[in-house]
Amino acid sequence: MQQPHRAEDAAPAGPPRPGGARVLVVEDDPTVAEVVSRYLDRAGHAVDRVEDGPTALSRAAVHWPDLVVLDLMLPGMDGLEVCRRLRARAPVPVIMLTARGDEDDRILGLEVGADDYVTKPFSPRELVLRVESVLRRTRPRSDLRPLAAAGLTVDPAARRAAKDGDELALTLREFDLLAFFLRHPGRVFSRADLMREVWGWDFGDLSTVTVHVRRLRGKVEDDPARPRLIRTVWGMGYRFDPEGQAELP
Amino acid sequence: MQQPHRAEDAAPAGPPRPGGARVLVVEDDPTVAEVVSRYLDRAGHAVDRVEDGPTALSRAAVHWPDLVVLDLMLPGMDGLEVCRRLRARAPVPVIMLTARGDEDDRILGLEVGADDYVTKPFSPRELVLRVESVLRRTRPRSDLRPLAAAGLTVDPAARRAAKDGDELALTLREFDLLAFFLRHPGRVFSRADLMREVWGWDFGDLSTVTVHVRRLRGKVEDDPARPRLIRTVWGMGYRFDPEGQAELP
DNA sequence: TGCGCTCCTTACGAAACACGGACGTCGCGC
DNA sequence: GCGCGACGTCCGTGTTTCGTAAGGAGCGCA
Repeated sequence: MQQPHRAEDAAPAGPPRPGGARVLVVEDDPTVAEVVSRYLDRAGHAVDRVEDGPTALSRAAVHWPDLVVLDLMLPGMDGLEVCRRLRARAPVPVIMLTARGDEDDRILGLEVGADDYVTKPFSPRELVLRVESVLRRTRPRSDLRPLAAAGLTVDPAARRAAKDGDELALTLREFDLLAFFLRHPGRVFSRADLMREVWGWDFGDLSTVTVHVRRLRGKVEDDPARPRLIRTVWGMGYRFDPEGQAELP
Repeated sequence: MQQPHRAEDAAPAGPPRPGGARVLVVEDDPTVAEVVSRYLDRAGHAVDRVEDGPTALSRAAVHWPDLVVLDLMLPGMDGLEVCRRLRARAPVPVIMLTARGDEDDRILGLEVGADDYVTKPFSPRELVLRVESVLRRTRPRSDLRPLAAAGLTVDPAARRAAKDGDELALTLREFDLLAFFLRHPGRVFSRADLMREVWGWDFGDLSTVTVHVRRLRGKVEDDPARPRLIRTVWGMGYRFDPEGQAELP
């Protein structure tokens, strides 16, 4: 129940798009705040903007963020204090914005438990990358939701997977790949899509994907030579079919 | 059998290939413009090249681009102003070309709302990657919307097609062809039209289209010898008839 | 009816593609 | 140090798909 005294503070921030996160940006310089918000928004995240520490705390109370981008230098309560108080409530991921070469601040920020930091002046693009990197590491509960389809169960929190009740011994990549397929059933993904979504690479040898799909099939499919779950869509990529219909004659 | 190269010139570009976009390149240095255009063209995009701001605006008025590659330093109206004016009309994605280390320009560009920037000197390949990254972020994949007509259903996201509930085993080209017809029911398209829209080729052997239409008919029509869905319009081309009325006697 | 043009049909060679097997490297635990 | 598993890469092979050619059928017109 905070009082939005500034128009900019009242940035509504609806729900994030699928794959996106709710990000709270705490920054008193309106220019920087604007640029950062725009970039994060474009990257598919829902952005809350506030200008000082107290507002940040109250906003977080209303809408707990998946991640906080926090300027170290703030009027009144400084970034470190904000970070501490947020952390006192729950272990939210934090990325600090610090002045260049301000070694002490950097150390301090990391001591308080920032997950990453970016020095000013910074590239907004870099910030977005760091945000997504941190999100990948700290992956919020939506990605920890258990999944199940076609006799397969995947528990991302425990990193366990099973087929018809029997536990599967999957490697890291195989697990991520299977989890991704279960999250997006019935859709075709090109090898490049998978490399981007599962590996996090924008380019690379696409045969890597092929090989990992094969290894995954070897563990998941009844008959790996005739896959029914992870189908090949010729010339396009792969698709996870929960239905698993029989082959056409 | 390699694909014919698209015309790479400074003239107004034709329609982009299916996966490509219409890109407006605003750059006064002819060398840079040439290299950039060539690379984007090779990547399957339709490139419009102009040398200054006013021309960019008028060109955009004629053919609104999917994305703009904009040099920040232009004679007369500078890049920022061009960006502002374009944005005033519609939120087109913009990638800025800036001088290295020109921090102020970079920030300025981002304030105006550039989606990304590349610092000179740059690798043309990197630019292409950024263009496609921005397009991925900004382009709503409306072409993934499911389609249905005349007992046919086509789901581009899953790349599945069915006739009266029975799944059709279509090849890549057949699928794209059918999807195109379903997107444009009741209109006649010449073989050249289809070759351009579905294949993305500006020229080539038109009998290729004929053969693929025949193969598609073989899988889609009740009686391929007397097609009711994909009609031949003599001397014109083909037309998809959702009504599928019987032949006149 | 015959002619010219368009469209259909079939067949074939070649390219593109997916797959399986195997190899080298790296990191980790023993 | 040594062995092992995970991972990324490469190569040979079988299959699918594609584009083109060539002959036959159908349509429109004189």
